[in-house]
Amino acid sequence: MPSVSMLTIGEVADRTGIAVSAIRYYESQGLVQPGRNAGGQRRFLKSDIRRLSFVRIAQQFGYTIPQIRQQLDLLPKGRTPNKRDWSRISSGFAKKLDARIETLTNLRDRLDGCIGCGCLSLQKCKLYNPGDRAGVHGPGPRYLMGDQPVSGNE
Amino acid sequence: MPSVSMLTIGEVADRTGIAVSAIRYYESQGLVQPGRNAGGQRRFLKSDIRRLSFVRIAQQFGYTIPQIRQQLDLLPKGRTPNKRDWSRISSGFAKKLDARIETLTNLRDRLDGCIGCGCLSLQKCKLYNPGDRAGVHGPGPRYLMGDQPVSGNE
DNA sequence: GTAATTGCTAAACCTGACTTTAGGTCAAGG
DNA sequence: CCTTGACCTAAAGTCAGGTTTAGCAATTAC
Repeated sequence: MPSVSMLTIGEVADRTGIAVSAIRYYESQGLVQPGRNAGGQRRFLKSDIRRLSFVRIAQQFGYTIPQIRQQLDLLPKGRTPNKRDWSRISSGFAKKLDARIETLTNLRDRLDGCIGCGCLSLQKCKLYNPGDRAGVHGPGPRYLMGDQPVSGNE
Repeated sequence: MPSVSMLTIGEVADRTGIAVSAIRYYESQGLVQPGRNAGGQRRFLKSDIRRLSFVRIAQQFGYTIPQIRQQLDLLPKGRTPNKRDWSRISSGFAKKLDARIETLTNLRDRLDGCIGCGCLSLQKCKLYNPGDRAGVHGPGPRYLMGDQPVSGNE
C-alpha cells in the first residue's frame, strides 16, 4: 500500500503516463525536485504530477525544456501551487498558439500566390526566407534559418 | 569562368544559400544525383537548383527527408521538369498547411475551455492526447505520442 | 610552374529529448 | 529468510539533419 502523500517514481509514471526514464531525465534537467527516502529512492509529492503534466503539455506547444523550466520557476516556491498559479502560467500557451496560427496563415497566403508560378527559386520566391521567424518547426538542428532557441519571441 | 550549364557544388551552394556540406548530405540521401567530371568532382544541372530549393521549402513545411524524396520521385525522369511538374507536387503543401492550421485552431479552442480550470491532468485534460495526431512538432525522438513518421497522413 | 582555392571521402561530432544497458541496491510478500 | 520486483547511477545509444575535421586530389589564378 503506497504511503499517504509520497509517491514512488513508478507510481508517478503510472499516473502521468510518462516513462520512468523520462521522469529521471526531467529531474536531471531541473523540472522536478523529488525528495529521497532513507534508502535513496525518490519520493514525489502529488503536486509533482501536475508539474510533469505541464511539462508534457508545454512540449506539445513547442516549448523546449529550458523554456519550460523558466515557466515552472514562476510558480510559488513555499506552497503548493493552486489553480490560479497554474492558469497564470498556462495562459502563455494561447498567445503562442495564436502567433503560430498567424504565421502559418501568412505562409498559406504566400503559397497561393506562388504555387502557380512554379518558380521555387530561393533567391526570388517569397516562400523561402519568409521574413517572420519560427514558421513550422521541423526536427534536427534548427538554430539555423532564423529560428532562435529562447527568449524574445513575443 | 563557369562552364555553360554544369555547375560546381560551390556554385550551387552560392545560388541556393545551402551549405556545401548540406548539398553533399542531400546527395547521400538521394535528393539530387549530380554527375561527375573526369577528376571526380560533382557537376550539377541548373534544374538541380530548383530541386534543392524545393527541399528547403518542403522542410519549412515540416516534411522529412524521406517524405521529400518521395515527392521528388514523382517528377519526370527523362526530361527537365517544367513549371507544371513543379506546381503539381507543390500543391500538396497547401493541403498540409490547411490541415496544420485546423489542428492548431482546434487546440486553441480546447485551450480556451481548459485554461480556467487549472486541471492540467494528463488523465482528464483534453489538451493532452488531443485525439488528432501531429499537433505541434517538437524536437527529439518523436515517434512516440502518436506521431507517425511517414505515409497515410492525408 | 606553382600557390591558392576548391573539391573529394570517411568518420566523428553536434543538438534535444530521451531510452537502453550494465551492474548493483532497496523494499515488500510469502 | 529469501526471492522477486522496483529502484538506483553512470554511461552509451537513438533519431534527424546536418557540420566539422583530417588528410588528400583537382582546378584555377598568377
